Amino acid sequence: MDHKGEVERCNCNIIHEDIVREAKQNMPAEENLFELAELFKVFGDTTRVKILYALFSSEMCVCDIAALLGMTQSAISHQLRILKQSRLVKYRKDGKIVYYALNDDHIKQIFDQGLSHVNE
Amino acid sequence: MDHKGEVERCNCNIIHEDIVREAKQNMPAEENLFELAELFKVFGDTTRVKILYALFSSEMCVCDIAALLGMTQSAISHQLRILKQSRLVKYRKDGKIVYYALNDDHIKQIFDQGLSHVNE
DNA sequence: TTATCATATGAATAACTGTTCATATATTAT
DNA sequence: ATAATATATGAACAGTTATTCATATGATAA
Repeated sequence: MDHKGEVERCNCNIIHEDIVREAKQNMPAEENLFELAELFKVFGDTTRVKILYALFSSEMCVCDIAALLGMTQSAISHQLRILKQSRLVKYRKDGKIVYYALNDDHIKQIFDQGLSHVNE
Repeated sequence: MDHKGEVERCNCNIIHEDIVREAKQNMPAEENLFELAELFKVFGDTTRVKILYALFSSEMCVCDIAALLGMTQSAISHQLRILKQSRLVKYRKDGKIVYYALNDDHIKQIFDQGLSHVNE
């Protein structure tokens, strides 16, 4: 019987078992950690950050965003798909024009907190 | 003379010039946007998120973290280097043991905001 | 000194990601 | 109908990244 399963893939010994135990108790569920990292992965691209900042001002169509960022319509469209999948933006169609808008109230606060770290 | 430089790399026309102009005014400096994305890139990995959550509990040595996450000491050490470079963690040496701790007060709040989005 | 332990790090590899290009779809204009 | 416009999307490519492996460093123990 192996009662030290949690050490198997570590090539050194647990030095502070109590510390590790407590940290393990405070650790959120694996699924939450995964989704949190996925969210930040979405924020971890300059183009997507710019798109979201643009949408802080107002809803915008794909063409406007592409012009604003000086990028291809295709590139923007691909990124908007990712933002859509993450439920960070929503869209409405008006004829052939598609308007994108923010779909989450936390984004601005998260970005502000992030800038606080960057500018410290 | 080309007075429409900002449209060059976009294969469609600006539809709402006033909207684009306003969004451009509200857009933070390129450098800030880049660093913000870099920060979120660091948060965009499950291993690093777990390490930071572990450090919410208390300072921990590399070996403890590796055991807690069931990962190689080498993998953890590589990730700690990235966290160190981003000034998110600090460390102190005690003999051959190196203790890592959080070096930023914003992280917890950013993570909490992120979880708010994930769990909505 | 020699051995052992905790940590760091460079190289290699596999997996992932963002943009481009070509093209498709759908709506409006002629 | 046909053309033009706005957007979406699949494939390909280049660049990036996380882990592993082997090994190095630095500190303590024997």
